Amino acid sequence: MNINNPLYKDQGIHVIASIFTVKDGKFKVLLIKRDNEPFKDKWSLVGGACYRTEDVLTAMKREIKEKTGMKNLKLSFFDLFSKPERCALMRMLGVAYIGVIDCDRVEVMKKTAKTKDADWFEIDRIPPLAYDHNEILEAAIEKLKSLIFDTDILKELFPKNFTLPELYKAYCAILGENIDRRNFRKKLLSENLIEPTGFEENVTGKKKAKFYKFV
Amino acid sequence: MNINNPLYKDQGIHVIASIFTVKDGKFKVLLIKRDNEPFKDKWSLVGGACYRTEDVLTAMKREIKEKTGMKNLKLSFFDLFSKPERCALMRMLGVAYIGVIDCDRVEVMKKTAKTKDADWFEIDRIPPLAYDHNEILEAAIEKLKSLIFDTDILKELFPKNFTLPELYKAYCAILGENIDRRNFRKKLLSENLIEPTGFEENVTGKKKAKFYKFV
DNA sequence: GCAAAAGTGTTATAAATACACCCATGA
DNA sequence: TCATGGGTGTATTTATAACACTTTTGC
Repeated sequence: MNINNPLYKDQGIHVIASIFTVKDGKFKVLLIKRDNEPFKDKWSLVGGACYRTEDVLTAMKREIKEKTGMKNLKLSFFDLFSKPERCALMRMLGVAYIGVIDCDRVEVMKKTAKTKDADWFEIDRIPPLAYDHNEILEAAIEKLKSLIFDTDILKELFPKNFTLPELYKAYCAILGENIDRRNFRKKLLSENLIEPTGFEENVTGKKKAKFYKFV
Repeated sequence: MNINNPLYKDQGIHVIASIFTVKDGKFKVLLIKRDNEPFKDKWSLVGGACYRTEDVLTAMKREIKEKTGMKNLKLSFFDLFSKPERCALMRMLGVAYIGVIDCDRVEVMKKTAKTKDADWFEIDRIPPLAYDHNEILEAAIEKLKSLIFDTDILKELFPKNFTLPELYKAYCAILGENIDRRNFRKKLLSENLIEPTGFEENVTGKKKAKFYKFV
């Protein structure tokens, strides 16, 4: 490889996170408002450019920390966005991640060195985003819908104990439809993703509900 | 984004293909012998660096053409290899693809501007490879084992008609184990990946076999 | 006592697995 | 006639899907 070949140069790597939450039965994603060109004043997913010294996952975590203040997020790589024209300034390969978090247990900085606002947006009320982030977000939503049935990706949404009705509501919000409540219980309990804690408590002011936790 | 930030610069993208075939019941992968530094005289997977003007898939196809002569390969992206130290000369993000082809229907160039040899290697006789290609190949093999049951990824291995025993042997070779022959037929025919052509012919010198094709 | 929320079971269908014998052909 | 290879069916288990009533509690 001739590292002086100009065609190999001036390329970079974008790391881009779709960070989801469910709050009050609404499926939401974290967006930031950019305070730099390009796309100054536009909303975007959380992300930025990878340093040449970093693993991409390390870069993703650094960017999330810089632009939201959040640390220790669990992230799953899910796809690559590689059209050369997806960034006008320079060829940037887009590496896209999914994260899920309980928005009540984290504090998101509204302003940082590079952002002037940050907020959780309902999935069906997403504004036009910077770069190709609308496309990336669409793909992330579809991926998340499959991941919730195969992985413990919702673990951070319920880091402590939770009741099955609470988890059920989160599933319905993410899927955008009401699935069968009894089959949901059966499936979740037959997989070994969650286990009962033995506690039960009145959460909704009606009947007591049993508590579970992710294994 | 400040495109003059030196941390963003001097990064590149490697595209790397694990190109598989099955020949005489042996599961094989195409390796090339490098004729350039780094890793001169080492065997490696087929690949190279992406131009900043290219989509990564376009780059992958160009590299395959340059280093093997093959065109029109169907390729599936399957994972990213991003350790900054995976290439000593420059930070190179590794984008890994899988391809499958019938080695008898293609001609692979033994020598090119950048390679001094090329050959099909049995999967359990892989030499030490350049870069992190041994690791990438291992991951590609595992991915292929799942893809053959969900996709038509073996279509190019049987571009024309084939008999079910032929396809069965390819599956066993790839999986490295003999699966149940009757269940294999049932599963393949119940999915809608293949369909009968109506022809049958004596292929092995014994009983006639029916021909199928990928839809 | 009634509205709201939690808990529970059965049946039907589809998919996955395990397993053994008969037929056609060429040598 | 026998060795080789191709073709086929059934029973079991497991996963998925559809579907309705009872219990607890606060008001």
